[in-house]
Amino acid sequence: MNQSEFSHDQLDVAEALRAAGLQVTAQRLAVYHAVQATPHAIADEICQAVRLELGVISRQAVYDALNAMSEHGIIRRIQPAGSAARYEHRVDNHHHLACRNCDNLIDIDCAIGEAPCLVAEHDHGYQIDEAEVTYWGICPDCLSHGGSS
Amino acid sequence: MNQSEFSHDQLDVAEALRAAGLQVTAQRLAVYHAVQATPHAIADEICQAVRLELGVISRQAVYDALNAMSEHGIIRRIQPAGSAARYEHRVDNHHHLACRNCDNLIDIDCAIGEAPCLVAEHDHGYQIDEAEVTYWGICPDCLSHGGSS
DNA sequence: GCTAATTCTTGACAGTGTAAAGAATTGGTC
DNA sequence: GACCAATTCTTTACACTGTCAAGAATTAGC
Repeated sequence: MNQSEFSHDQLDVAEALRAAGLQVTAQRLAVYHAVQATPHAIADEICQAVRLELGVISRQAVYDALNAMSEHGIIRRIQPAGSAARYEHRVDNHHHLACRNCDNLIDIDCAIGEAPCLVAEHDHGYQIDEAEVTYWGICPDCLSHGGSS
Repeated sequence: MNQSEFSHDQLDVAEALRAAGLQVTAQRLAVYHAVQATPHAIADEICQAVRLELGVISRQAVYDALNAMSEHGIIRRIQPAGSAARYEHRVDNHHHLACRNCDNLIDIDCAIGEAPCLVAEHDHGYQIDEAEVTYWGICPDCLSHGGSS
């Protein structure tokens, strides 16, 4: 499998930022690094991870970096129901599996492979470009620790 | 199609509340009525609609009613990315079509018909009960009024 | 090194949703 | 109709997510 397209290292990120017309800063590289190291993290967790790497960074700079990079397709923003926005570095077409009991969220590869991987019956005049799929269920951990509670 | 299972009127809601072990109160009936009258409304809009009907209601009572009813399957809670939670009275298996430009959100009937209407390739040990699908695109209004902005 | 544009820091703010304690209401029973 | 226990509503306060704005610092290009 050709993963190099989707797992950027620091150099690739710098190039991607420049290609998007964004400046390359230590903060943005560190934010990307944190997203890569801890997929599905929320903004606050990324903020803490970046502080471990850089020492200090403002909350606003983290939000700016996350928004700027997700708007340009360098990272991907996902927002499961009942949770704050989460971020991940994989930008290929894949979906998510969420636990109703805990906040666990994992990736699922798309069975089709290319976006939009589903076609709606009626598009109602919309120009559809993506089908976001979230599977809901109970994760193995919660199942084994008494799923009925 | 047997839609009577899914489109409750006030009496049905009272029965559904009792069946769920919840008390029947004017506030809850009014909240359900508001959800039914304005699908995809956020909590604040529902709060305002209920105040038109009842006169006064506390914000907390609205949240309580929405949470209690959605937990028991009487209404359904959806949470599109970048927006607060929205509520709808249809609890059958259908999906949503969201505009990236404005906040427009409409229903799409499920092509398959029964939940979960999709099967993940690998369930990773999860006990999956629902596949939530959100189609993202540009709505006809935004397309005609210059979709590039 | 210098300049213009972008980005980061700092502080404040709006909106969503929850927590807790006491008052009011509901449902069941007498 | 009255009473009681349980639930629900009101009120107030709070945590959290995310944004806005102004000035300082950094980046990229020359």
